[in-house]
Order: sequence, then C-alpha cells, then structure tokens
Amino acid sequence: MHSPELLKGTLQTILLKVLKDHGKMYGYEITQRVKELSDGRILLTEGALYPSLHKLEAEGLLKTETVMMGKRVRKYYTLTPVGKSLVKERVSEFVDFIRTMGNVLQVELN
Amino acid sequence: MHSPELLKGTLQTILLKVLKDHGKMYGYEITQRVKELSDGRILLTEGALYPSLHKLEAEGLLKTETVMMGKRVRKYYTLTPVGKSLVKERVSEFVDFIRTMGNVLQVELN
DNA sequence: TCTATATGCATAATTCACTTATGTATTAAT
DNA sequence: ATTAATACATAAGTGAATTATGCATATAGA
Repeated sequence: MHSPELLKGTLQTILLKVLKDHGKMYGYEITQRVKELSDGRILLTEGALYPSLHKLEAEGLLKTETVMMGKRVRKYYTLTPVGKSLVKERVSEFVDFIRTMGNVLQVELN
Repeated sequence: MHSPELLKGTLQTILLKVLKDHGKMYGYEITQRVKELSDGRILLTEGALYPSLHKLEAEGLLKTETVMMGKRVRKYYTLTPVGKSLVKERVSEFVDFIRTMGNVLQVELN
C-alpha cells in the first residue's frame, strides 16, 4: 500500500481516466478496478470515493443512471462530453507534474 | 505552475532529496533551487516550507546551524545520518507510486 | 529620496481533500 | 447462523497545505 499522502490530489484524475477507459461503471466496481490495475496498492476508501463522484457529477463531468439489481441499488457513472474533454487535460497535467518531479528529485521514471 | 493539489505529500521528499544532492542549504536557498530545477513550476511557499523544515528537524532528520550574515540571520539545514538513510526510501517510495499511477492511468512516463 | 523588490525567517488562521467512523441494506459463502 | 462481500451514503476529525500577517535587512530603479 502506498503512502496515502502521495495519493492526494490524484483521485479525481484516477476516476475520470478509469471511467474513460472502461465506460459506464458503478462506485464499487471502480474501487475493484483500481485495486486490480494498481496490484492492490491503491485501495480507494468509500469516504473518499462517493463524495468525489458526487462532486464530479455536480460539476457536470459525470452523469448517473440508477439501476435496481434485484433489490440492490447500483448507480452507474458515465463521462459527460465536458468530462470527456477534461480527462486528457487532467492526465497530461499529471504527467507534466511527474516529469517536473523527476527533474527535482533527479530520478529516472522508466 | 503545477496544480498545487498534486504537490501535496511530496514536499518532505523534495526537501530531503534536494538537501542530499546539494548539501548544507538555508530555507530561501531551497526555494530558489527547487524553482530552478522545476523550471519555475514548483514555487515553495514560506508557510509550507518553514513548518516542514521545523518538523523534519524535530524528527531528527535535519540539523541546523544559525549563521549571521552581516545583520541578517541565516539558518542552514543539513541531513543527519538518520535523515540521509531515509532519503533513498522516500524517493523510491515516490518512484513506486509513480509507476503504479502509470499503470492505473495507462500512460507512459518517459 | 523613496519605494518597490528581493532576501530571510517565522507563525497564526483557514481551507479542503482526505481518513476514520458510522449507518443502512442485500447477497453469498462456510 | 454468522461472517465477508457487495453497495450506497454521510458526518466527524485530521493534517498538510494555502493564505495572511509580521518582522527585518539589502538593493535597484525612478
């Protein structure tokens, strides 16, 4: 598990990118996908996940669709066009930041 | 200038690594060095810098030496042996995190 | 000359994204 | 039957940052 400090500020970027790559997903599914992609190193907590999804929805980057699975509720999230256009930006912002950090810390990242 | 969100949690690592690479430095000098290394993209604020340096000192990772430059005070910081041994750890922790993020975001970082 | 900018340290108040804790409820496994 | 997994949600607390403020010296330009 990574130091949670480092994760700060990356959650929204993760959510947007995962939704772009995998299309319609619900919250719990996202936590599992991220866990898988990170080899168990990034475990999203519900207390961070759901408020963050709600915020992205309120900002118009995500839209939702609630589905009843038998007696269970599932809330599917999809990128809106606005959200879609922001993903690229957020990801390249992150990559830029990483490059800068590589210079400051004098490390190779590949 | 990078999104300040992303910078969260990286400050201590930056301070330790810069001090390892450049030896004895004072606070203001660190801000300038980091600004230079980051091509003006990382501008450390005093409100973050000084408390962070004090904390690292209190934890025994840094030791200080106050020098009078004419009528001006300068406080030099150096890594303690404990601090020195922690730098590698912190940096590789960061690199690991970056690799993980690369997988999650499906991006190349070089 | 005076005035803004740079140098140099420090701390208090505030913000905000996160963790931790709690709550509710269904489903599957042992 | 009981635990673990699935699935959502929100409130309280934390802590590293930003913002604001304070003090003081040095330098450059108008």
